[in-house]
Amino acid sequence: MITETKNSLIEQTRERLLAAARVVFSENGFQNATVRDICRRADVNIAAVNYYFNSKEALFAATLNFEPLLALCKKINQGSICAQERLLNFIHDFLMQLLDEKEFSVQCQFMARELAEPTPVLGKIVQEAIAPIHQFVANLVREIVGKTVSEAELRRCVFSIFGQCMYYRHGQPVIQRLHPQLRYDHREIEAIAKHIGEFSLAGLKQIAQNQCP
Amino acid sequence: MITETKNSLIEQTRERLLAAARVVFSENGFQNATVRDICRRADVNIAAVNYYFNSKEALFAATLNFEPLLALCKKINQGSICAQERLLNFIHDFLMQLLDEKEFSVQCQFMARELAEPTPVLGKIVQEAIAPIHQFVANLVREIVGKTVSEAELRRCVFSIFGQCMYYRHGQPVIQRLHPQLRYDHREIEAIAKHIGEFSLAGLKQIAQNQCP
DNA sequence: TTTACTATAAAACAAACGTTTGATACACTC
DNA sequence: GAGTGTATCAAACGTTTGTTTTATAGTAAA
Repeated sequence: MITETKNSLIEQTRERLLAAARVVFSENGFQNATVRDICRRADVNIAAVNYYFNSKEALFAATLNFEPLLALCKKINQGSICAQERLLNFIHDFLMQLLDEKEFSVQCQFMARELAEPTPVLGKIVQEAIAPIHQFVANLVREIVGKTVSEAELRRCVFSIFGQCMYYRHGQPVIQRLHPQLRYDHREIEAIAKHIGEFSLAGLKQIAQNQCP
Repeated sequence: MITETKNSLIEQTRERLLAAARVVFSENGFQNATVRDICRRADVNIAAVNYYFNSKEALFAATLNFEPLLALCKKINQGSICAQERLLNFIHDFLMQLLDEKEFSVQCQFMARELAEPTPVLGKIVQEAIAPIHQFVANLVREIVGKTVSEAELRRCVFSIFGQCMYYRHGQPVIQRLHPQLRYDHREIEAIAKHIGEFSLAGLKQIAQNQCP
């Protein structure tokens, strides 16, 4: 029982550190986040980072959690609806994880931060998370546009879809200055998802028509 | 004549500093760029940055040049072709400035770097460059989709277009890992521009149809 | 009780950063 | 030729960063 208590206390410190790290990393990115800030929010000593983990980078890697994103793909695939509906659902759920601050989606959000400025663990992120969901969307798009579309054009279609979604996060500092009143509340995210869905489906159909006239 | 020579030498040092700063800032972003690296490439002493300019931030502001981007908008507007053609031309020229490394477009490229991670001069960049070209594209889109589309939906259309373009730059570290063989040569940029143009025009028409059934 | 081990704490460490200093050499004015 | 201002330089400054060290409690096993 005593070891139980001790272990839970250990876990408490370790988990507090992880929880604080997730918040600080998602807010400031890997480089701008400081170990001191993380430890201050977790209310632990600075040395705890290198005691429980070995480095700031390892702490960052430990905070990575690809489950929500991968679960999203599996969930979409379970429904037996057509590819177009599945793409719309994916865009909706993806944006929810990406933009909704009320969601538990912090685990997904800070991954997006590192896309522009690569960190040492970007390779792992790409390999374990980004590549799978890119492939997932590529398969959906392939179902929609047919087999006549080239691989290069298919790739550009996937980029168009992700580009639209990611712009709301990557360009947030700019968007906030352009439209200071704009907030990503639940209603706005729904509207964005609806827009990107319709916009992209029309684009995909156009691309498909181009390739087989 | 002697002062002439002296001034030109001064300008030489100052201009070398500016040229090197443009390169280093565009490659590493504002924060990751170091004044030591800039001075090393310019072959000047470290103190030169704070001698000619007052700070690293002021040097960064001095390297900003919005002319190419604004000139692009003016050039597009001069042609008396229809809005759809003008939009296609804009997307093409914008991508050229954004992606072509052989171009003199370094002045435009590093502006894109700071969109995700705001710098102290981001406000100036938004005000003098991004806001005008967003407005420019918004006007084009308005011509295409008609007056029945709401302002919010119009804004999302503009975001969709810029999002597709910027993804090739913001997501470059990711894209490079996903598709290591992909290069932004002249042919590839042309293909990207063609794709985004067709994709977006189809999307815009769909949005226009939605609003007036 | 003694010994060994662990979790935490304060402090120091080494490196990198932007910036400043003080000196030097040079050109120009008087 | 003495005096003034400027461009350049090496060196150092002060701060912040991630990391390491050393010491101190507290617990478990002997």
